[in-house]
Amino acid sequence: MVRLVSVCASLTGDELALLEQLATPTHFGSGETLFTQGAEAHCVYNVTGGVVRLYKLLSDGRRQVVGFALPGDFLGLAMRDAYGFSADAIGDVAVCAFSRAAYTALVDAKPHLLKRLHEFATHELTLAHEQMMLLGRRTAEEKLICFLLGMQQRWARLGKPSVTVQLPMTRQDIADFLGLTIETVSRTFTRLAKDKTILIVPGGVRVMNAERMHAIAA
Amino acid sequence: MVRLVSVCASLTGDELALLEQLATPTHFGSGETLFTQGAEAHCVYNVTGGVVRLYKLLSDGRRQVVGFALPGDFLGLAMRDAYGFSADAIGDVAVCAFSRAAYTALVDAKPHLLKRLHEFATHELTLAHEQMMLLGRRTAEEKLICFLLGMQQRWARLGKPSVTVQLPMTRQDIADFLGLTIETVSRTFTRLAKDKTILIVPGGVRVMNAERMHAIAA
DNA sequence: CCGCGGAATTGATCTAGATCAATGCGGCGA
DNA sequence: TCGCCGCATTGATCTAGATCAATTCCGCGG
Repeated sequence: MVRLVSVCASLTGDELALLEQLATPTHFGSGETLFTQGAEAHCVYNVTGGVVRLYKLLSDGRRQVVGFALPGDFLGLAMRDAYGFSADAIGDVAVCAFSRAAYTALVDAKPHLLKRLHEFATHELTLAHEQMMLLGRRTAEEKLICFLLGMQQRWARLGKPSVTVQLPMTRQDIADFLGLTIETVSRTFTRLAKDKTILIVPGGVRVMNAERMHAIAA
Repeated sequence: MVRLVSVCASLTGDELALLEQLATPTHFGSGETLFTQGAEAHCVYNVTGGVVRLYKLLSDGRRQVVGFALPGDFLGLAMRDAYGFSADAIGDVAVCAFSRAAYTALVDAKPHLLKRLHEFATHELTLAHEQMMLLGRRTAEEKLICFLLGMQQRWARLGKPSVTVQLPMTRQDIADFLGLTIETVSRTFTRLAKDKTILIVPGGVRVMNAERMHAIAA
């Protein structure tokens, strides 16, 4: 099994063994659905490879991407009856799935683990607050730049530091994450590229003027 | 001490007694600051009375209100070194303050309590996701209506159900919560009042056409 | 090598909501 | 009682970003 990043870092050897017993390694192909908003929450997932798109839909089809889960991220933490959002694979995705029963039993037995999960939830909440600031009070250009720097930072934390930010999601996904249209995302990217602030490369973007970008992200 | 709502509902008698020992009841007058974004996080707070405005600032003064804390809500859960947002009193506010040390000791000793806190954090995260949908993908009218119904529901959960929604915060606070300007909030309120969807009363709003409002909130 | 289909870019135009600019309207202290 | 002063409302105008509408660009299967 791929080593569980983040959540299990503080576990002892036997706890980790126990966890591995309960985990079911699973694979999803590009575009496949892990779970759907409103469906009964049977499983909790730990992403071990690939990127997952997390989103909510309005009845008329408007979509808000609430996040992108990277390796190490935990999905379905809410411990409620139904999932609060939908999740599907962007490219190939590997996860460890835990049944709800196994998950709750584990949490009851291991305060260690609960503490880690709580820290994780709390970090997610901080990210959500930053996203609220982004969505409510920033311009299109600022949104794009914050998004790029945020992705760069997240990949760096996972040990993949690079001036080239991988963007496996579509422009539409980015638009729905930032509360913009696909056209505005595209135009803003080209403008930043003309500026020499970024360079658009296949499957991502290369940061050319990090200083200016950090200044704008303020 | 005012009974701690929500967080302590699952505690046994002696645990509650222990908690009360550690809690410092504190009072804040209108506009007083509980804590500031970026300041070292000395305390965790449980609101026992009044309403607290939670917000983040950008260096140029743009403000995003990330939430309004009502009685029973917990502030400073993040357990990190610095507060992620600022908090100040809207009208008079009563809280129970816990020192960080007392809080972490308590959490380590009482898995019960940690579980409750985790559920609380997880609920906050769900609310934050809904707010992201609101900020990114909804119109001004929809934002206002969702806000009013949300506040009504929260007061109802606290045992204050009413067709009149109390709004102790200013129009500017509402605007900064919904990612709008004060003028748009004001205009949208007057339009809804002309519709007979709501009635504007001193210190709040009376829901006149709940059906239509729920339909719009979808 | 060609042609097809989904994604992305680019351009023209439109509009929801922002911005700029007066008033209005309580509540409160002298 | 009067006169502020800080919020709130209302009106006129402007604009960032949405919408509508073509292309263009690739990756892939035949």
